[in-house]
Amino acid sequence: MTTNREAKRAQLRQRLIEAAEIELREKGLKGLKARDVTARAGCALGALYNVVDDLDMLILEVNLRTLIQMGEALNAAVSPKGSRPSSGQDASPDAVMQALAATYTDFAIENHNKWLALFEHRLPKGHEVPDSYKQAHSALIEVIVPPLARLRPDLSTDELMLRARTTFAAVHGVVHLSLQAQFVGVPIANLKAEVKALVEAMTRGAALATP
Amino acid sequence: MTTNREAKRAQLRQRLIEAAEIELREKGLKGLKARDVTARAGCALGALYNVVDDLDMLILEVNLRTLIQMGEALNAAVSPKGSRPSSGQDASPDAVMQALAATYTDFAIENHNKWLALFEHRLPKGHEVPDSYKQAHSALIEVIVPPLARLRPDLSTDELMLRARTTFAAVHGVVHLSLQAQFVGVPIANLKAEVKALVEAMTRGAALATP
DNA sequence: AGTTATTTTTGAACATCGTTCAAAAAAGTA
DNA sequence: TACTTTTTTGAACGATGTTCAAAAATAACT
Repeated sequence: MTTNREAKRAQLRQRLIEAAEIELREKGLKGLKARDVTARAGCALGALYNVVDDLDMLILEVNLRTLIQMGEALNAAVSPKGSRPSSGQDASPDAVMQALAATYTDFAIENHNKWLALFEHRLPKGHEVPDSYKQAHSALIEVIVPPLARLRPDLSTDELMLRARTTFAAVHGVVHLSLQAQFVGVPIANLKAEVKALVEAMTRGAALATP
Repeated sequence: MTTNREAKRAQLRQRLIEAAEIELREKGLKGLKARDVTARAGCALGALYNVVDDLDMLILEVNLRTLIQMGEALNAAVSPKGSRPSSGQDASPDAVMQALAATYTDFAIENHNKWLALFEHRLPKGHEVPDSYKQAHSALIEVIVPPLARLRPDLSTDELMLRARTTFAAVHGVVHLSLQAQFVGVPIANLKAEVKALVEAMTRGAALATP
């Protein structure tokens, strides 16, 4: 049966990705070793290279998962299933932005190592970032566009996309430097309050640009 | 002569730091190899470990240099030697913040690899970040306090320091994601304009908090 | 100046990585 | 069952950070 072959192959692939995800979560990007991953997945060292080009590509696969999980968290914050009218897309732009920023902050705190790997991992030159990766990241950015559009009805779609990236990156920077304890960022105890203040200032400043 | 000994030792130390700085600038953090550094410094491989605990500590030394250089650039932007009244500390808070942010952006662009290493490098656990490091970074933050204090006279010194870190980190995040091309950040062509818009929004929003 | 003691420098050797690939094991085919 | 093809394996390789006994250099002493 030829389908059994590729099924087992896909199964091993999934096992390796999951093993890598656990190793990453527990030991961080620098602690992720090929031998540990294959041992956890219950296969030989070389098997990794039958399923994936590179260890870097396996990491990329894990990162893609993380991106998707983060996207789900952000979307859930904005399109709540139950009743949470304070953060739905029809709430005030500031409330939506606050909900998004708070969710991003929580995600980063709760998935520290996996979240860090998104930004620590660099592809060896020659390799290109796959489209699925860029796409998953764009999805994150797009949830910021609606509230931003209400604050800045004067901006074009392209300008809004650009500004959304900037807004995302600003919040990201505060969280990033804070969680990277070696650098003097915002103390974690103050992180959520400072992110809130930042978003408040940004939305107020944005609203002022178009009275 | 016993002073000759430690003088030569210090000389070798400087040579190694400078070699590491060049290697870092040319090849990035991941391309920095102990053998290349010692070859460039003209000493044996093992000599590195007579002068420094670790390769990580050598990198930390280079990073400290980079932090100091960045501090000098930021201070020069705010306390211009010649005549540039538009950005001195007595200029409008927004103008000062804009000058600082633009300087930071330029520094990051012009010293890409060295600047990236500041945030990519992680100490192996057990090692603590030296005080000189934290001090150099605090110095960067402190130049933001004066303009911020004029925007927010209601905040205490501690609150201002905290908000300064947040402001710095927000600008940093936009630059960081933008220069990290693998992620969909702001395109470099738009970077300076977006940083400007961000600072504008933040200062306007901050000013609004205390009319 | 010559001899010995101390300190410094050296680079071969080691441990740990990611990666490869010939051989073994497994699966498919007749 | 015997043969072919595919897959899996793990020993081996090259690269890298780190160590340390030996060599070289320097200091101290007579």
